[in-house]
Amino acid sequence: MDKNLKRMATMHRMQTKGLELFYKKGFYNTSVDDILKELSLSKGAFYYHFPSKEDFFISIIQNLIVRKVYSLLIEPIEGKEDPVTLLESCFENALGIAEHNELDYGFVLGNFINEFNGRNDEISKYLRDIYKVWEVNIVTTLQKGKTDGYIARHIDSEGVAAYLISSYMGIRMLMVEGNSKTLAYHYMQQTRQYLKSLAVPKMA
Amino acid sequence: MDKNLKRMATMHRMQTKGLELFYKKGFYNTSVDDILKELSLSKGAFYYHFPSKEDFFISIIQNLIVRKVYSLLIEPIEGKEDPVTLLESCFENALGIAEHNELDYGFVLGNFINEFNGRNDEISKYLRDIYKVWEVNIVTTLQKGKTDGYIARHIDSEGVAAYLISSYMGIRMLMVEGNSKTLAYHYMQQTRQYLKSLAVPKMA
DNA sequence: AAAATTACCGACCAAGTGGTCGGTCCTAAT
DNA sequence: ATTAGGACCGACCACTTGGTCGGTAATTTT
Repeated sequence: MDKNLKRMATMHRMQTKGLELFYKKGFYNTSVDDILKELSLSKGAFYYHFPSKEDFFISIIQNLIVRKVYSLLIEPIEGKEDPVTLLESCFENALGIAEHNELDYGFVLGNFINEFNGRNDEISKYLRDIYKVWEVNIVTTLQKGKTDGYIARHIDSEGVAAYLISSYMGIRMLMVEGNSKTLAYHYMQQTRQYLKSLAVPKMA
Repeated sequence: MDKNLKRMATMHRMQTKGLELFYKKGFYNTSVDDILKELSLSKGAFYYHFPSKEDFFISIIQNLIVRKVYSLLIEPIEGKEDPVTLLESCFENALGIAEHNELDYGFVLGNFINEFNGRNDEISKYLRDIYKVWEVNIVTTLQKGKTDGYIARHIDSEGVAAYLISSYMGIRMLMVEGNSKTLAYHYMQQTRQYLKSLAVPKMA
């Protein structure tokens, strides 16, 4: 049991550093040795814990990415409050994390979907499944918002969900390009505007 | 002069196939041999025409990407008409091209900005410059739209430009994920809605 | 104390990578 | 007919890659 702790600790160190480098430089452009060098570990240690580089990444998806996407992007919008408010603060929070140069798991997801597309079907499937849960969750939230009287009936929930996620992915893609603070500000401004247009018109 | 034609032809074949593969599999994950194999050409031919893989890519940017971005995304919105209409049909056209599995140079641009970020400053600069021209062009169009009475005065042109580009990049990122037709439809629907909200309110 | 197991080391391997270079074929000028 | 040079070939090089494997130190189990 105590042994198991050490095992888990080493594996977790590898996974964390692995995700960091894979995200920064891409999966195919990061060698196993790159990760090992930063951790002062050897090839032997790596292949003792993981059968292959690919399986290693799958374990990262399951242990790090899935959980973070749930806790940062899925659970926060499951409340009973106004979906507009929930979505707004959820995206704002995610963007704030991204600005502090921490890992932004929403974009991590999109980034990897892009990199593995057409190159590794198994990994692609894992990633797409997470994305779909995210999307469905937004759709559900919007639909509930309609019955709760927050969202206008005529709104196309699927369309809004796709648009929200895509604009988020897009702005994150452009934020690599220097003036990310300005971009993030512009994005939130426009997103607020857009989200407001989904609400039922307030009576004067 | 006749000789020069052959030279140009071969170089162009390499660039076209190179862009295709770089876009599909990534620059770092595509070997020079991959390109040469598909063209039945040898290493010697490649390094006779181009000094390095990096210079090869820069020539692709200048000869293919720049021109296409201009003709597909920049010039089409420079008319005197209503910017809302121009932008709408421009994005719709670009998305149509993307759906037919042809190269979509808007997304090609974003994709490469992402891949080279932090890994090759020279190439990054070339790409960012194109992106900036695109962005500035949208801003200018919107501003002109204000003086021409098409766009509402209070609109934040920079914000709208960033939002338009980012949502476009984002939807293209998600369109790799299977049901691209539905996504494209949803995107255009929401974009139309969004663009409409920029126009000066019509008198009843 | 002996044996077994866990966690790790690092030399090694085959398959690629970007890039070099001496050579060859073909065309155009002399 | 000879020559010169442009366009291309493909063997080769140094280096990196994912992955293997025989070993070993430390800890548990017996």
